[in-house]
Amino acid sequence: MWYSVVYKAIQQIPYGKVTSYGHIANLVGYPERPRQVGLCLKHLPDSSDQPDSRYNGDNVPWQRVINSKGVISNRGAGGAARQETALEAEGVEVGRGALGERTVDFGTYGWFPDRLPSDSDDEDEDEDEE
DNA sequence: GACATGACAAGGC
DNA sequence: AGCCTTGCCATGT
Repeated sequence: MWYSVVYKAIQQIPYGKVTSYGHIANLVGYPERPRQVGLCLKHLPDSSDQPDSRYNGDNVPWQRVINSKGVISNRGAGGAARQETALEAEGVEVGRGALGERTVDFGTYGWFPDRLPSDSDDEDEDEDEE
């Protein structure tokens, strides 16, 4: 499924690095669909909610995915704060915008490869793609 | 099954 | 340079 590809792409993000939704969309082959990338994270099951799911908030570093402005989206549930904590735990310096938004310096922690490092090679995982 | 929504991004004004 | 509109496709009601 499309989501699975996105999750895999996100899992390619190295520790202590962050990238944008748009770039993820680019890596998965759908540069015109950054929204769906965000949806993936939104629909991302919690490790405690869907422990049987291959992809959940426990094995997918959704925290390393922020918007193109380098700002952590404010989903209104204080989730941004949780994301900030997760990022700082990885050594990522999370700053504060004028409005109090959590910002990350792409110039320092930005991760923008031309393509998925592991996608170019053979992935012998039990994926259920096309 | 159809309509509305959604953690975004880019173009236009 | 900033704000508003459009594009997108899977998930949910």
